[in-house]
Amino acid sequence: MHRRRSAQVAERNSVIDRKKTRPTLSDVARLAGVSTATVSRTLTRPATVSRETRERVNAAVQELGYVPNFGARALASNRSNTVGAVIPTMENAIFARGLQALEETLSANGITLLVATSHYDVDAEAGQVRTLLGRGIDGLVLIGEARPQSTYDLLARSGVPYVLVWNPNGDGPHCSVGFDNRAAARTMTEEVLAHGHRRVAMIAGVTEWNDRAAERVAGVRGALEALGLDLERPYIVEAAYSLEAGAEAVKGLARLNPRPTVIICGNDVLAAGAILGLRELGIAVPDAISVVGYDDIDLAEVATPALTTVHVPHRRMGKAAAELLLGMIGNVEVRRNVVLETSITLRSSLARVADAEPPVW
Amino acid sequence: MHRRRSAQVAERNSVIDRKKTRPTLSDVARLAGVSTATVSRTLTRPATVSRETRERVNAAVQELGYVPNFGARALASNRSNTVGAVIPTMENAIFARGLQALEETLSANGITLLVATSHYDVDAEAGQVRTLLGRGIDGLVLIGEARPQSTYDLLARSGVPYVLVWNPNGDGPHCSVGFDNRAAARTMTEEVLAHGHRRVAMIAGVTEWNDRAAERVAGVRGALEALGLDLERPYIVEAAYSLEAGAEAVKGLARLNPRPTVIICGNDVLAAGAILGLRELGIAVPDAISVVGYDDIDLAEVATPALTTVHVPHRRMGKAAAELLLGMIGNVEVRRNVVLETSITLRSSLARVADAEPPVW
DNA sequence: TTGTACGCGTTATCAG
DNA sequence: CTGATAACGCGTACAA
Repeated sequence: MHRRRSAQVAERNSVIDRKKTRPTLSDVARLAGVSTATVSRTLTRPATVSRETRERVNAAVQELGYVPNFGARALASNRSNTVGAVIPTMENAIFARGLQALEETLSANGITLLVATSHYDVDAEAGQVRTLLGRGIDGLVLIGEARPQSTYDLLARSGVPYVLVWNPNGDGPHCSVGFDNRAAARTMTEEVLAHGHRRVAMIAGVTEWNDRAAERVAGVRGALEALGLDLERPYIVEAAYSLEAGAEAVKGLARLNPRPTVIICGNDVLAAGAILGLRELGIAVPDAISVVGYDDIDLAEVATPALTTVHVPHRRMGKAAAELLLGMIGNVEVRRNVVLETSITLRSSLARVADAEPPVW
Repeated sequence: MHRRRSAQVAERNSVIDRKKTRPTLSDVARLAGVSTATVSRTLTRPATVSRETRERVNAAVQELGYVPNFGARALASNRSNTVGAVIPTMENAIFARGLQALEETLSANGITLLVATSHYDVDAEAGQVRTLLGRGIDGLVLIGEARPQSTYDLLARSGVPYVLVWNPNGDGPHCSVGFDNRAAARTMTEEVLAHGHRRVAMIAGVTEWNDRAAERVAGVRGALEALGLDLERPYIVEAAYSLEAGAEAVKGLARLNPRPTVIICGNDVLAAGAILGLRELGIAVPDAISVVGYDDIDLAEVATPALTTVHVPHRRMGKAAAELLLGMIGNVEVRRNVVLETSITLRSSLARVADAEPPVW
């Protein structure tokens, strides 16, 4: 930037030059006949300025279509009124509701949400975190706990407060809001077992660097083991969270002998995909095979049969995350870990097992 | 900011002080024993620096966990490597796929995407545009064309290039990439008519400030009028894009006399909701009433019966928007309007009308 | 190849 | 209540 100011002003007004330059504080100040300080005050703390001046300034702002330069503002005030969130994906609706609630609560408090995606890749996530930190975010929301220590180091050095959502951090060092993925999976499995099922298969999400997926598997295993049942390959497979992957995975499971009577899915997208796959195979759900999901997103209700699933309090989770973060940013003492309750939503995709095996005792 | 630099350094190293300050260029420079200019060069144009220096600098960057301050960088360079997008909502999947493609193409070119939502509210949209402009975005993506002139004025004054997606701008002054919402709706309706339907109802999206929704209605009307049929209240209703609203709306339509044999929906979410509503009423789809959607999102495939719908090239639209924008930012001459093709995806929610009326001729 | 010095647009202190 | 002015962190002409 070596242009002298005079040169720049000329350029700004030049008809030939295509690049427009946005009006600045001093443009507004000049037009309103006041100092830049006054304009700044008018914009940030209107009460500290006389009514008359305020009106002149606002008129000038209007006329020029002035928009404050965010970077400059953040630079000078050392606050960005921005928080970031890195979510795995926007492609399916898993995170949409929670994000929306997060955004609503934040913007009600005058702060903007920046959303970035990691595609379930921890390196990409670290990159996004870096970018967001560079943008001067005042706080950060991350999904789950599983990620390289280096990412946490980055955060620690930055001093930016963050909260992990979707999984409670228990004794861990981080601030979190979530629910017990494992316990809920266990409860769901117990429900399945209570329906008489004993040959259980699972389509899990990819568990590498995904603690929610891993916990859900652990929960299912826990409930099964309590009855002396196990869950090993090929009765458990991992699949990416997409309809296609679910449909693909279920085809393998349906071919097994003995064939499972129920398929527990790591989330609703997989479950909906499984139903599609079974339909292609001409296998009736839930008559021949039951299917259950996890998360209770829109898809669960629309699928036919509608999915029995774990109801997750998406909106409350997003809201709680926002509140936690707002507290930390404001240096208010806040609860370290918020644990929310889940419940089982029974719909028709789970049936009592038809050919109940003879009781074992 | 009146802290003297010395005071600040003390503060920065103080054990007592909780607020950490991120390392800056000069911290890196000091540690590496070079000037800030050299660090800056190392980061932006590594080739212009000797290998030895470069390595020292990079080591210092690593050690301090330095992340460039985005605002400062944008301020100094007058480029942000950022484009913004304002979409109506993230709650349903309508915009997800396109957004994902947009993001992928942009980030492949080293630029970050900022997403904001407007909740289908033009004032909120204007606010978000303002915010994004303030953030110094290099380009902007907006959905559709319908919005107050004031928003366009804002953009014009800012000189920031933008592209409208989801609707072609035809002769309009704006750059766009989309498809002909009206023509596709018309084609879909002709398909419906070809299936023998004559009593047609529609659940449209809210058309106020939503040209896509309005165009779709126009398309349906056009096809009907060609056969001397009309589409007036109470056979057409508007509903917000949610399952609940769709379910609610269809209940009114099912009560009409004569009852429609087909319900054309403004999008898949509404159509899926309609199916849910009809199910509650015990009305068989498609045997008693057919339902068709628009957009071809995941929901369309999962719904039962699966939705006959207008297939929209979401990903190609996102990619094309990114390319257009990249061109405009780079001052390359680009096509003003990109129009993509749609197609009809036939699935089982559309059936031939059962009680075909006697031909009129 | 490297260092010096200034400006980017804003906030905030301090003096009027 | 208002104005002058020093930071904020970085990029870049220009000099060395």
